[in-house]
This record gives sequence, structure tokens and C-alpha cells, in this order.
Amino acid sequence: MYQRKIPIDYSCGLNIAMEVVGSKWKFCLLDEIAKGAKRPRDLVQAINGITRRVLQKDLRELEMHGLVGKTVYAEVPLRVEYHLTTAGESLLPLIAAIDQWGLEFGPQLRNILERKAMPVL
Amino acid sequence: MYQRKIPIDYSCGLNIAMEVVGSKWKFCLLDEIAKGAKRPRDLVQAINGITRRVLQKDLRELEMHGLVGKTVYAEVPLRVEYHLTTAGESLLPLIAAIDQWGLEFGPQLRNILERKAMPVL
DNA sequence: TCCGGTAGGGAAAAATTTATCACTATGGGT
DNA sequence: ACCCATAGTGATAAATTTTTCCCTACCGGA
Repeated sequence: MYQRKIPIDYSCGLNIAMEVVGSKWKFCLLDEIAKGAKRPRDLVQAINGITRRVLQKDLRELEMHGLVGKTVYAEVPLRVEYHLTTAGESLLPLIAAIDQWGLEFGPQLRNILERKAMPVL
Repeated sequence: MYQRKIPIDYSCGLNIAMEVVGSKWKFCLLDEIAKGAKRPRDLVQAINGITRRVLQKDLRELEMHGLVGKTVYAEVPLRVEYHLTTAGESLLPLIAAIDQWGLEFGPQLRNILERKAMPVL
């Protein structure tokens, strides 16, 4: 795993939260798990654009950080299911709020980014 | 400015939000501006670890995205003040919630990261 | 034996973000 | 002319994250 060179600032809650959950896919991941996609295979299909590799990595980090738990069933083919822990569930309201904010803001962002020239200020 | 090679997924509110606000400092930045640090100089002093360069870059992006506004006073030395727009203010409750979550989660994260060996699963 | 589906990981490239350093510009004071 | 403080930018290095490609392992069926 990658060894951090710039230390985390534990005095800032925002930095802590970003460290745990501030990556491209983790919010979506937690969201989809909450919505019922428990198996890695389901998550890959549910989340548009994610790859198996990143999924595994993020799931592993979320698990280590204690936001999701994992159950392995001794079946064939192998079945693994992830679920939110209490800490993970405590993020759901935040995730929902951020998601909604993003959807509302989307059109404005698109407008700004898709004009070649910078907006006249 | 950096030219994105992997496009944004506008169908996912979470991705949109991350694009606008998911960087190391932007949450802190908006938070500090809301708390009254209006000038760049104040922000550098208020935010532990940020550099002038990144501050300028993030302020510029936030401004382009319409989350903060900017006022230039023709004084000497030059005085510039930033303020939250309506869109920026709409993020404050979220930021506060995330900050609080991070502070509550901090000890657990620290525990996990500061033991050399991986926790026994 | 080879192939299927499942879950997981190593290594390196590519993408992206952040840090570092060195500038520009303004106008006042010494 | 030089130094101060302010705000801002360009170029590049360094750090970090994400992608891509390929391999392991398990076990059942053809």
C-alpha cells in the first residue's frame, strides 16, 4: 500500500473525513452498499465506470477504517458480502445530502465547464 | 489550467460534488471564509498548512464554479476580499456536518493508522 | 485438462492534485 | 534605487490517486 509522506492533520475534522472518504468512488460505494448491492460483482455493475481493481482497493480501505464489514460464505463459487457498520451508516445522511447538492449543482457546473472560453467576470 | 482527460459523470451527484469541492483544502476554505477570514492573507494564516499558491488556485476555482465571489478594493496595499455566494452558503450545513463527523471519527482513524501492523481481522 | 465464475492482489503506467520556487505588478516609505 | 506588503501567475517537481494489465486461488462441470 502507498505510504503517506505528508501527514494527516487530526485537528481538522474536514481533513479527517476527506482522508477516509474523500476519494473518487467511496461515497458511491457506501451509497450502493446501503442500497443493497452487497457483493463486489454487484457493485461493479451498479457503479458506472468503476473497475474491479479500484473497487477492491476501496473496499479494503473502508473495511480497515471500519466503515464496512465483510462476510465470506464458503460456497462455490465463492460469495463475499459487504455491509455497512454503525460508523458507515452514520455517513448515510451526509452522503444523501451531498448527492442531492451535487445533482442540483450539476447543471451550473456543466454550463461553466463546457464553454471553451472562461466566463466573463 | 489542467485539462481533464477522464470526463465527469454528471449523472451522479456525488461525483459532481466531489469535482467542485472534493479537494484537500476547499472545505476548509469555504468554512474559514464563512467564519470571517475574507482576505487571502487571513486565509493562509487561518488554515494550517496551506500555501499561498494552492490557496490562489482553489479560490480561483471556487470563484469560477460560483461558490465564492470576490471584491477588489483599490487601496494600497491592494485589498481583496472573498465572500460566499448563495451556492457557497448552501454548502455550509454540509460542511459543518462533515467536520463534526470527522472530529468524531478522528480517534478511531488515528488508532488504526498508527499501529504498524494491520489490525487483526 | 481446460474452462467457467468468483474474489483478491502486484506492478507499473497514467492521470490528477499539491508543493515548491521563482517570478510579475502596484504604490508607499526610507 | 531599494525594501515593504499586498495579490496573482507560470513552470516544474513531488506526492497521491486511479487505470490498466496480468496473475493467483478455489472448485465444479464439460
